[in-house]
Amino acid sequence: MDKVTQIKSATLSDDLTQRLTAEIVEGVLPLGSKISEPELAKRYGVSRGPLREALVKLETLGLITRTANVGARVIDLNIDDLLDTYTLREAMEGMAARLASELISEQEVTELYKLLDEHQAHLDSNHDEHYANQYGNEDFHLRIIHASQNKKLIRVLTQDLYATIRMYRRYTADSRPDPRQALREHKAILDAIANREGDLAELLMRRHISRAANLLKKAMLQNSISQGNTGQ
Amino acid sequence: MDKVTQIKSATLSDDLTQRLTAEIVEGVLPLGSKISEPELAKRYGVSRGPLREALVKLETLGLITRTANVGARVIDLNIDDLLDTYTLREAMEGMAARLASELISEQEVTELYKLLDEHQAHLDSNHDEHYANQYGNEDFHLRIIHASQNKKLIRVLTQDLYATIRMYRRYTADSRPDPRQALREHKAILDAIANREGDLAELLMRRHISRAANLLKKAMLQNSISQGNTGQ
DNA sequence: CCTTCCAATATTGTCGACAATATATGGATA
DNA sequence: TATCCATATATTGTCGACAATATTGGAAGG
Repeated sequence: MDKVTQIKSATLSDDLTQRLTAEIVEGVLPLGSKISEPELAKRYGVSRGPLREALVKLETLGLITRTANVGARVIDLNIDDLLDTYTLREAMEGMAARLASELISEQEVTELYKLLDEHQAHLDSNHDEHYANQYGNEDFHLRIIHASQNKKLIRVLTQDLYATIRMYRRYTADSRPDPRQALREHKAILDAIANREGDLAELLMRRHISRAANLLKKAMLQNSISQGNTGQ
Repeated sequence: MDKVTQIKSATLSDDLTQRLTAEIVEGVLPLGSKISEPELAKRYGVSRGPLREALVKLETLGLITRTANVGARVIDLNIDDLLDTYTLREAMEGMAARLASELISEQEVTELYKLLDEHQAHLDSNHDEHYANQYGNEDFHLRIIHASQNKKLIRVLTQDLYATIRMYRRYTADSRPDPRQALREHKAILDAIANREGDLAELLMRRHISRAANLLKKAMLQNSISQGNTGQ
């Protein structure tokens, strides 16, 4: 157990929620593996009280499943849940793009164009392609989401859905969407938003996400992710 | 404290979650009121452990807000959150209607038409208008949502959003949308779904929800709901 | 050799008590 | 009288232990 970052939160339960989320997303806790409360509590040096509160939260985030009197397991990825998640994301981020078209400020638009220019530069220089792909992609989407100024939508997307999305991306890390194609699509979406074309922005965002879902689906089919994760 | 229904769940925490949800939605716990853990625990005859787990869940449901070392409060309704919630609902139920257009069975369509006929009968006989309005409306929407067959979407809508929606409906119980108008809109939506016109179904569902949001907004402005709930 | 049942073990659910933090009370001072 | 500060009180956060339930392992019987 290496404590890379010293998280200092107000409450142990919050700490644990963050740490466990990270460990599940990063694969430290394997997919489908059983979660033992006494073991985890000992590992983190806390009692089972706050740990259980964190587990309740992780369950609502969809990262673990809990059964009464039996215990908790890390979720197992499968294509159906992937497609369900991305369809939901399509609906919500499509709406976010539409709202952003009405509400975004000129300054934010300028910053977003600058962001995409940076991504372009990353790709041209062939440096750090992974960064531009992974974090850059997510950064763009998060900015659009926040530009919607819809608190409920922001919460569901950034807290509930994005942990799951990161997991799927991680476990299909190889066959990723072509970052240049993704960048072109981002530019088209931003153009629509900048022109205040809400209908178009929503349509383009949906297609963009739908395309990503199809690529991830293919990747899962090839890698046959859902094999041999007994985790017992 | 009257225990109307004897809920018998596997775990105390689940019981408490259900009960507290009901009490908040029904207004037994007033809007914005402080939640005292010792008091609630004594009232339900449980210890603070399972109660706190229930509170964590209620927080993720958006029914209470919690601050570290300070405590929990029932949420306070306001127009901004209402509009945010309904916009999110628009996106998600619109998508649900689209998916239902592709996936619903002929039998389900028949049942839905039957359901709407019953609502029509209720209205014509002027019996139990409240029932047809409140529960009948919700029943229709829930069926469409489930017909989408998207587990993630179903979960967010039925578990996370609908508790909040019921609260807003309750606190604006007077000036409700005209049930006959709502029924007409339901019929139009169902027609689109039955004809497998996903685009149209999504559009109509969005308009239907948007209209409801506007009516609730007006109701809140009139009643000025958000006054004088100190709850201290 | 396989199945079934029972006992032993381990894990989860719940509780009461203590520690840490926030709120309320009351007095001193300007 | 109002404001500030220190003390007292109450509430939240955390812990360790016990009770209830599930799982495991082995013995008995077919």
